[in-house]
Amino acid sequence: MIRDLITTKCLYSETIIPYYPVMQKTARKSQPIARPPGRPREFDMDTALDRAVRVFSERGYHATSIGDLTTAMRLATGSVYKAFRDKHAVFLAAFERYVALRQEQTRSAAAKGANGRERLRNMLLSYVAHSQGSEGRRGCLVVGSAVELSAVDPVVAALVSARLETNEGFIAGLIREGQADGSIPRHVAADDTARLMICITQGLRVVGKARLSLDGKRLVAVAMKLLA
Amino acid sequence: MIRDLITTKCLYSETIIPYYPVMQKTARKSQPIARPPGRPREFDMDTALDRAVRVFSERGYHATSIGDLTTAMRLATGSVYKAFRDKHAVFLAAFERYVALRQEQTRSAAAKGANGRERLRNMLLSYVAHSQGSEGRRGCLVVGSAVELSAVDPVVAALVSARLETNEGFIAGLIREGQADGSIPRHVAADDTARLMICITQGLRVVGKARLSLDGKRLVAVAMKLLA
DNA sequence: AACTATAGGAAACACTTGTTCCCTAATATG
DNA sequence: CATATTAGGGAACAAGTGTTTCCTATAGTT
Repeated sequence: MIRDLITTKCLYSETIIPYYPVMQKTARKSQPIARPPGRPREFDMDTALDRAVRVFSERGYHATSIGDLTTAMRLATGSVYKAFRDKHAVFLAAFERYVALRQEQTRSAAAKGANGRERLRNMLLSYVAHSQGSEGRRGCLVVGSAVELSAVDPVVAALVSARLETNEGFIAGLIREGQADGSIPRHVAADDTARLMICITQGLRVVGKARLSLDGKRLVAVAMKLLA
Repeated sequence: MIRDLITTKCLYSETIIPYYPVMQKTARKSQPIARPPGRPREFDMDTALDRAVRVFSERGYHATSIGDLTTAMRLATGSVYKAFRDKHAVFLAAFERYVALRQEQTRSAAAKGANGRERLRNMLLSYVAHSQGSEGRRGCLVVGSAVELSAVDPVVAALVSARLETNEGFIAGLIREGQADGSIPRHVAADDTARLMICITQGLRVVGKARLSLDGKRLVAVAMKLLA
């Protein structure tokens, strides 16, 4: 019965030591502008979006307020709403910016390999690297969107699926390249292995957020057994 | 320059067809109670928490309002705050409830195997199964917490890490069991393989949320190559 | 049987949120 | 040079948030 468990002394909460909101709102009030007002700022929208990406990645969509965005992007509220229809539109723009950047990074990391097998190894190593340290702690916007929004936001859900499928296709392509150049055995099931590797890469970002240490060399060495 | 990109016509938003909030708030107003007030309800706190788990898993912490919780748990606002200090405390209780349940499911799935190798296969198959369908769409509360809260909430971050490490230890144990009973070769690096498998399991939940189809048999067959 | 304590409910509260509105000053145009 | 336009800012707004408070009717006690 519920009244057996509910007590006036708040039974379920005695284990909680600190209270929830920890960081955030250090300088919510926008600092006084030093330049003459009306004078256009000296940065482009991409840098502003990069800053938005940082906030969205770290806190997620719902925990990021317009105030957080304006201070991060160094724009006033009105300016944000002149550039974007609403918060959701800012998020989508940030998402696309993030995806473009990450795709470039991943592809160029892979490109350094001599054959298909090496390109795959490089890609995995790059993923581990990005899942660690401060970037790892900040998190991946694709993973964050998948987890936080896919169930409730069909637009984001579609973007996320599309992104995962693109990545999976890229990996499957690398496997086939490796099979063509002889660095990966023919009997490896390209599509299944690619899907599992997508799981690995996304899982790396989750584990990286939990601050577990990730030894790239060793983890990738194990993962490469999937290509045996 | 920012003014090159900012237009009064809202440049960045023309691709967005539907507007954001899609589901939620179908019956926010609590339905009139049919029973005499003051009469204790006929369910225990665990079922109420299970309902909370569903909401938190699906929408995440920040997107779940107290209103969502009260309708889901079928409790009035005051009752929730009599049982828990605040929303955060409800979340922690739901988290622990979820973890206990999932742990039981995973262990009992693994236990059906005859040797270490089979127990590992069963565990992986169970993870794939739980990452699919409606449960997959709802999502894993551990993954969700890791992604949404680990960076800003030290309490949740600690719970998540602890959970991942427990799981990893369990997997490493299964590997060692397999090595002892001869079903897994001695040269397999138990700890590294376990950490990679944690990535796979967490990644499965991410991919499952994105509604990509997951063929358990085939995916696990590929993953088992890690034990070669 | 009268009384006390309290489980459970719902309205009120203070605050934050996303969004809009309007002002100002610099640029571009004629 | 005078005028129209608009980038950018920030105050004001309404709706939603988490939380508190108080009420009521039951359950347990003497």
